[in-house]
Amino acid sequence: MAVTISDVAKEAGVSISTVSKVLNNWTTISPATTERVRTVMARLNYTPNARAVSFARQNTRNIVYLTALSKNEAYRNPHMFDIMCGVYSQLAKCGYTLSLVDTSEDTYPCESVSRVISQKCADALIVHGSAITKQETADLILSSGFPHIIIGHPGFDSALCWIDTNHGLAGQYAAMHLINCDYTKAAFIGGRKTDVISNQRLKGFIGKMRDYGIRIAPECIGYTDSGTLESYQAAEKMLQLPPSKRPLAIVCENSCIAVGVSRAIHDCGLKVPDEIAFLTFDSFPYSGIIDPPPTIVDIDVYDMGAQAGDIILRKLKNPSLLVQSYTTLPMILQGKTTHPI
Amino acid sequence: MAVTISDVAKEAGVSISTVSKVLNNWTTISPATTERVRTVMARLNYTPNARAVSFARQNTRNIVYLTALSKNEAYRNPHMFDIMCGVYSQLAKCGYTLSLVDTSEDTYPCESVSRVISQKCADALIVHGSAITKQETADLILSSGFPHIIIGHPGFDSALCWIDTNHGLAGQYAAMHLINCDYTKAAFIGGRKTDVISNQRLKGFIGKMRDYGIRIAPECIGYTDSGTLESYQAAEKMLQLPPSKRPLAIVCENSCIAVGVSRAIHDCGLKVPDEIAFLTFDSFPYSGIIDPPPTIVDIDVYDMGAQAGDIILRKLKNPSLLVQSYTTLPMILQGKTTHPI
DNA sequence: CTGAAAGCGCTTACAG
DNA sequence: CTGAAAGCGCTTACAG
Repeated sequence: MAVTISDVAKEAGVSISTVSKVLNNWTTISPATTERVRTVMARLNYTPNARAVSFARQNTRNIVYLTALSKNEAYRNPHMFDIMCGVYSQLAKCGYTLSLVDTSEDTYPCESVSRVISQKCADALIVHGSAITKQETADLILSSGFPHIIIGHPGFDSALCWIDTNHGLAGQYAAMHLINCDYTKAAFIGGRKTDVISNQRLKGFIGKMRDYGIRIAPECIGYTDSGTLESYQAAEKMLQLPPSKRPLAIVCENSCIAVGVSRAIHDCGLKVPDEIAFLTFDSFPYSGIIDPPPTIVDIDVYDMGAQAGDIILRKLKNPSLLVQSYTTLPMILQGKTTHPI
Repeated sequence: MAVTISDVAKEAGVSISTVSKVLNNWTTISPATTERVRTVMARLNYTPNARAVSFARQNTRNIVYLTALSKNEAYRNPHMFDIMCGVYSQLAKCGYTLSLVDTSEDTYPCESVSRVISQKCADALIVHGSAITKQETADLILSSGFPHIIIGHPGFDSALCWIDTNHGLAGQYAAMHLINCDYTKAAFIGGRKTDVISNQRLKGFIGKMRDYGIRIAPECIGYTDSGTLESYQAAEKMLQLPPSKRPLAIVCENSCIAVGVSRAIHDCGLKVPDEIAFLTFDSFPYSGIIDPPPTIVDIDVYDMGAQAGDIILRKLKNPSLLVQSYTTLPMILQGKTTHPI
């Protein structure tokens, strides 16, 4: 059988209380005893039984990450997994474990959440935004008083704890970059008119440009299905505008759009970045095959995950902590499709 | 405080043993008692404390998934996460939980493995292939007798339990597809000469073609860095061969290569699939932007994960079970770059 | 500075 | 069919 705390106690000639205190670094144990117990633990190759510890302590040092884990999710939404890795990194540093719970197969919205809370198999809950859309779920979490953080603004007001990325700010970064490079005639090709993220980026972009006295003409704002073809056509149309109206820089709302835009530019025979510049949000998934390598407004979602991990650990110490904020700063990855500043 | 088994026992007027037996579906409890206890449990909203259960049972019903969880891993290797989702799906069905352990920050190879084993915070270990490269780690797992499965052939002989995908077989599938469509002059553009997967696919492809009496000429086998440019050039070179030697179908070892090949075909003005056909392995990451949508030899790694989950559950019941096999069948996703059969 | 003892909430032989 | 009791391996007031 495995070595237990009693074996160590017997070998070291002390009580199990003392071994336990050494284990937990109590300062009341004499250096000599500590030393002796440590030696025995090392010799017997003793590791505390995590099951017993968590039971005795009434906590698990485990955090549950609630999200959709269906087939192909990893290809559709790798960001979610990058966030998860960020969460993991912080938890592991503090000796916490991370376990996964899938929400995609729930028959009713609170199912997974209530199970995790009532089973006490975790001390806290990290919920990926896609998994919490209902007020009902929010109420459940709130009324249980269970430590939690939602990654992604819940979409409705509540006293839930959440963090999110600021897409409007990313739009402003895109604008600032163009302004710093002196591109005063600019265009924006976005996703569908109904796409929330696309609209936030567009709004941030237009707003910041206006702050600098630059107006984006209606014909320089395009909406697409984010497919290569529609993006190509949107860009082509803009590039064929009369010289006075033709944009000198195109902001692509995502890398799929950038693929189409880059082809249109290529087919129009324009030189990048001298005759036309462009940049894109998000390096994933397609920025790697765009030639020349584009300038990118990127968001470090791993870091957002790490922050979520930090916050949950702080909440465990101080349950009344309320965090509701946009945390992660966008960053510009300078490519060859805009002039360096 | 939370409702415990004693509360239920008191309310139902039975002993905690009886409640426990109802909980665990013992057949020795009378229907009447069972019914009464169940009613009380429902009324009090009782859920067993998972910590206490796992401690009393001496098992956790938790499985650890050991892998690299570093930043950007989700973009570089989404397959690993898809496998993980497959694993999860099977474990969850049987009431097991899945927790994550990162190996990317280990200072010595067995560190994470030995920690998991000695802490007893899991009943079994699923190790992603990338995380186990050393004989040393294999020895540790084997000598501990800890239930495990490695996803991906360990690369050395051992008594470890593992499953893997069969890339050679996928190569054969590609060959069969071309043979069925009557493409008797075919080419293969692969990754680097040192790339293991690329070579296995190539070998399977050539072997099966030979079985049907078709030899692939040396000038119809290309190696690249999997970049768009080199792939473009490799394809261009083949397409410029004299008509007697020019391939009628090109097999691309991955979707990055397919992007370059598809552009080369486009620039040569050849009609797909009438004048030239092509197919690619792996839908991820770039097959979505290739026009027309390519025929793909795809591998369902989610299913491989699900099988790993099944196997580990079987091993928990029968620890002597040894599984070493290639499990997942490739499948052909018919696109518009080859004639349908 | 150290130890005896209660307790965490279940499971499981064993007795009846 | 049901229950009393030991046990799982720790932690933590409390007493000394």
